[in-house]
Amino acid sequence: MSKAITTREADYSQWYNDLVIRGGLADYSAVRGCMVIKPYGYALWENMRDQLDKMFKATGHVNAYFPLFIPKSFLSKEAAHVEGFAKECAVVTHYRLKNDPDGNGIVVDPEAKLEEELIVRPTSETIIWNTYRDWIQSYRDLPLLINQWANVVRWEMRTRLFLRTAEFLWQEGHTAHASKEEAIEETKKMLDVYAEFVENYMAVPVIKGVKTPNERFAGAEDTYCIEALMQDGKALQAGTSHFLGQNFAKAFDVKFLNKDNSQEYVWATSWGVSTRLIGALIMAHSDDQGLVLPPRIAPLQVVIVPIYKGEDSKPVIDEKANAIVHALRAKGVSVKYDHHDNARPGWKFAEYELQGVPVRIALGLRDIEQNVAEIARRDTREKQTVSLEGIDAFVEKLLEDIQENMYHKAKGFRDSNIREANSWNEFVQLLDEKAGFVSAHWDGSGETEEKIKELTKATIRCIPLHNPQEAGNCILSGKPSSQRVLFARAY
RNA sequence: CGGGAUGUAGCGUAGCCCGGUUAUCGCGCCUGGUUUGGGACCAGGAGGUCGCAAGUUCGAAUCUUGCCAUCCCGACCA
Repeated sequence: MSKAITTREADYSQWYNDLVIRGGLADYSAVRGCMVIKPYGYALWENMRDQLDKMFKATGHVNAYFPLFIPKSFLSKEAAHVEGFAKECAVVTHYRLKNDPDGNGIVVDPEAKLEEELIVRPTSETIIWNTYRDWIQSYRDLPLLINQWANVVRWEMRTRLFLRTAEFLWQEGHTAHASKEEAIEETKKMLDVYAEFVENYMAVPVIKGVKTPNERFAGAEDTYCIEALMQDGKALQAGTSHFLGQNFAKAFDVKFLNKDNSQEYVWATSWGVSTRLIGALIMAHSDDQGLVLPPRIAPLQVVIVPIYKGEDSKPVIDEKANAIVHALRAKGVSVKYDHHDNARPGWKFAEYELQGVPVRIALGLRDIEQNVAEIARRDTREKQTVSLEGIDAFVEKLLEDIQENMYHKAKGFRDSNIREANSWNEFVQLLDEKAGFVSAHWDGSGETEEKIKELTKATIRCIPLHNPQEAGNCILSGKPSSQRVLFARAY
């Protein structure tokens, strides 16, 4: 393993790839566009998943599981939906293999063609709404608040580790409601859950907003999103929550009997976040030394590295270190004592920095004589000497500080990279020279939006919620506009 | 899916143009020893379908064709 990772300045994309691979989060696989999530990366995902799952349960949702395969006819029932996904679906056409009669290994058995082809789910609205039809009879069956943790497949032409792979892990919530108002409330509630999770646990600040019709989820009436800013100034959609209106209820004939004994179509929402969040996490916080992980979701929060001086020092240091391990575990801190003799301290320091472990404690005889330890925090790379008395409380507090500091640092960066543009020239200049979000007036038309995208590669990331109303003129067309929207180049 | 680049041990590489002993070097790995406060040192050792498959040839890492994968740039998307 070579020592240095690519710096952000030298090659941002390569830096990102280096962190994912060398940080031990994931590997490329033998399958085009698909990645292997390694134990360290999966532990990170498990922490994210577990926390989100708690938050979903706390808001009244339950988990269920629907099939990986979707009959082709289902997908075509909602016109906008099929159009949105048709170009990236994997299709199962046969159900059996056989030995090649020419002796060249194994071939698809042409006799085993499926009557109706199956689509590997790119998302599950269709199979779920087809099922909900049977589950919903009356308003008493509503709301139906279901989430599923699953893998989905979208046949992407160009893939990037975590950010865009052909198969990825996610959760998709699918809810059914008796009224439009309640469904919209659910859509916004789950957006808030996502924002709370991403900000408080991942320490990544987000902007809540609504997508323009062009950027809307295929089949939705409204798509709400949280948008985050990466260190290279590109935006990344971190989560989406959709108000689906009655589109899927109508496509799958899902009706309920209301209190007045009349049939109504059900109102729907769906919402999801994926392993893409891991990409956001990496690009929001990490530095040229490696990953920087927020304590609240880091697979390992604290590592203790002993500094041995001769065989005699081992039992002394081990004893003190183990005492710290026990004290920290008692406080619910995840900690590892790396006493392995196959690497020297300097090597371990670099390795744990690469892996983004928030806190490192170095402990040697010299420290023990003075009843102290050296504590290094990953986010600022600062070191300090701390008394062994009450070191557990100190670390507990430090982890909170790191979490806070990471959020504020990311927020400071994000806030200083939202700029207003009041002319086309200024708009183009800001995008090219500063990147980040550009807040500008837009005339509200899809044509203008498309044109701006063509000219600058920037898209409207969102119309922020609670957006201040302000009269102005569209940056491109000059037509009147009532509010600014956020533009950025995006992942 | 279009353009460009790459693929030799776990990682990084030399060799390829101009075919010819046992495929080079460094890191890592194993054994033993000395070490340990920012990626240690000495000695010995193991590890290879040269991305895969055909072809040309007496002979292919090297030449030809096809395929696979990865990276970068476009079009598409979470």
